[in-house]
Parts: sequence; C-alpha cells; structure tokens
Amino acid sequence: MIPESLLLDFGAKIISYPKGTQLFREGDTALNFYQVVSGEVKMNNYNLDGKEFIQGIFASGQSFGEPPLFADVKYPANAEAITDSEVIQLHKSQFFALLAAHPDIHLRMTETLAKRLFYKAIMVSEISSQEPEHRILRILDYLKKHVHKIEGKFAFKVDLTRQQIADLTGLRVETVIRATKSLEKKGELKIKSRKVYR
Amino acid sequence: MIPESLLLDFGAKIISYPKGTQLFREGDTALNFYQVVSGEVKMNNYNLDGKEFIQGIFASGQSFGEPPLFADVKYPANAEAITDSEVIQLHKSQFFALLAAHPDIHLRMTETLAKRLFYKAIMVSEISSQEPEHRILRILDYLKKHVHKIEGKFAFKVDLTRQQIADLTGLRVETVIRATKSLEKKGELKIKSRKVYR
DNA sequence: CCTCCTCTATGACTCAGGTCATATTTTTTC
DNA sequence: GAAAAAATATGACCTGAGTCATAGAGGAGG
Repeated sequence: MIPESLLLDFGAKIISYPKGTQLFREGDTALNFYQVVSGEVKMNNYNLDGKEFIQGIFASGQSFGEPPLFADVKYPANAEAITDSEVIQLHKSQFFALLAAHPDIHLRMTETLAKRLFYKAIMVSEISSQEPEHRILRILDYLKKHVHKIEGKFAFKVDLTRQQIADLTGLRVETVIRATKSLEKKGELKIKSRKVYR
Repeated sequence: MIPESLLLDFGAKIISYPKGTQLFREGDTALNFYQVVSGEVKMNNYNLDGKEFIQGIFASGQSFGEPPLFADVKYPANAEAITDSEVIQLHKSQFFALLAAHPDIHLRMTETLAKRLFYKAIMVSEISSQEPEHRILRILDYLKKHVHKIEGKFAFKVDLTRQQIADLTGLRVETVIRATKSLEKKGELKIKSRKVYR
C-alpha cells in the first residue's frame, strides 16, 4: 500500500466506479497503477462457456494490476468493481518516477508481488490436485492467515458467497455448498445463519 | 538474471547438485538466492497421494525461489535438480545488499516476479477451467511465446515428457497422451517421432 | 547386440464432480 | 412493504478424466 498523499503528489487521480464497471479487460495494455480507496475490486477471467474465475479480490488500501507494468505483457485478467468503489490511479510513467524516488516503496511493492506469487503457487498446486474440500479449506486458511491475519478456531467469518468461493477455487456452487456442509459435519468449519466460519 | 561475476563479488558460491537432489523443501525458511548455472532445476509439490505438481522448471541463467526472500513466508514448494546441476547461491543478507547497491537489478528482479505472476495467473485460471486439451495448448503456447520466444507454426519442439506436461498441467499421463493425439488430429500440433511440436 | 529402464500407447471400467431442474430463504430495490 | 433478484439448498442423472492393467518402442549403457 502506497500512501494516498504520495500518490497524489505524483499526479494520481481518484476515480469512482459504480458496481459492475470494468476498469480494464484481459488483453489490454497496462497504463496505470491502481489502488483501492474504498469498495472492492476483483480481477477475473471468463472461460469459453462463460464460467468465471476470480484471480483475486482487492479491498481498501490494496493495489492491483501492477505486474503488467513491470513485465512487458498484457493484462491476464479483467478488473471489475464488486461494489461501488473509489480507486486511485497513477499513470505508469509517474508510477516509475515514484518508485525510483522511493526505493523503500519499491521494495514493498516487490514484497507485495512476492506474496501474491506465494498465494498463486499454493492455489495452482491445490486446484490441480483436485478434492474440493481440500481446495476450499486451503483458500479459507490462506485468507484467514495471510490476508486477515486472524487466529483461533472458527474466528474467521468468511465474507464470501458460495458462488465467490466457487469462482476462486474453480468449483461449482453446488459443489461448494455440498463440500462446506460436509466440512461442517467433520468439524473443520462452522456454518451459522448461512455464513461460513473457519 | 544477475551476472555471476556480480553475485560472486557479493560472496556467492557455486554448488553442484547431482540429479535428484533436493535444494530445499516446502515449508523451509528461505535463506538464499538461487540461480542456475548449468543443468535444470524444478520446483514442485507432492499432494497427499504422492502426485507431483511442477510449479516451474528453471534452466541456465534463471533464478528461482526468490519470493519467500521478499515476503515473510516459507517456501511453498520443493526445489529439486532434474539433471546434474550447478547452482550459484547467495545468502539473503548479501542478496539484499546487492539489490540496494543496484536499483536496476532490483527492478529486473521485480520484472521477473511480475512475469512469473503472469504465468501463474494464466495457469491457475486455465487449470480451474478444466478441458485438458485447452490446458495443454495454453502451457505450450506460454512456453513457446514467453520462455523460448519462438514464432511460426510447429516451430517449437517441446522438450518435455508427457509426464512432465501432466505434472505442469495437473493432468494424468494417459490423459496428456490421449489429448495430444486428439490435438494432432485437429491440426493444433504435430507429433514427430514421439516429440510434440507446436 | 542385448538388457534394462523410461516413455508412449491403448483399452476397459469407475466414480466424483458437473449439470440440470426445482425449491426455499434472504437480501435488495423501488 | 411488496416485488424482484440473489443466495442457499437438494435430488437425480450423466459424463469425462482418473484408474488400472498391460504392451510396445526407444534410448542408454555395458
């Protein structure tokens, strides 16, 4: 997370995107650095038959879509506002000026990429190894430990719909519903008024 | 890729690992920066029933296992020498000294992470969307375009066994064999004396 | 040239997760 | 506060990739 004041110093703008708006699409060339001010933004892909896969969900303070700024590639996914959102965005050239002026922030940026790579490494291996229940637990544990930094049994209230869990794990809603129920029976998680706790 | 001479200046050592040796294991704390001098190293996971998933294969000049140096996490996978290999390794503290002294190299490092993230983003979405043939084509196209930078139909000779393709895509050997044959029939790739061309 | 080992190949069978249909509950919207 | 939309839930059925077994082809090494 880069302080907003600093971003603004370098010429960043805060832009509002109503729920459902696309900020950029898969295949677009990356022109800006983005950081969520308020609301939630997701990055996703749609496969041939319209099924969604969510690469990540980004909340207040989190940046997204940086890799293509560094690597010479196009966006591998779309970005879409999940709720009405405000996003601070800074043009690529200015972003690099900022990094050059602040090596510590560059290092934190690298750290962010490294963490995301860690998550993807886990998910890709997990998804490939099948077993819906395992996949679901893994993503919940990842969110609990690394994103929300919560400890304690059932202390983490999962603020995701079954559909979102499905789209993050590459499963179907029905499978997620059945698997979460089965996991509850096994004592791996709790379901209270339809919300999942882990 | 960081010049070997520079790494050596900062105290790096070149170490030989015979085929099959593990350099580090999933869950280990990251202590060194690694770069392949000769041979090939893979990073992989084994799931509960022993099935392998290959996170990546690294050849001469490529570095691996850096993310946990930056992010405060353990290795998400093992590293193992595929062939007899020489690897140059530099202790974490010295590695950071090197980066601080050479911002341009730090930027290239960030670029490397960004590219790898790009690959993982593609793979995770692709693997989740099922359809073996699609998955296989995707990884082949990725390797062709981004790793080997080859153009032209069937100009890319895939130097991977069916088993390795399977382990990279999360499929089974038999499925890969059947799918590649089917893809050949469809004209998407060629098989000449058992080697796949794309 | 022969042996051993790895890799490719193919058929038969199984089953887990996807698909589809339908219902109920909760939340959102106007 | 009623209507519409979204989310959860459940059953029945189906299909495609996994599993298992077995065989042949190619390559390395003595």
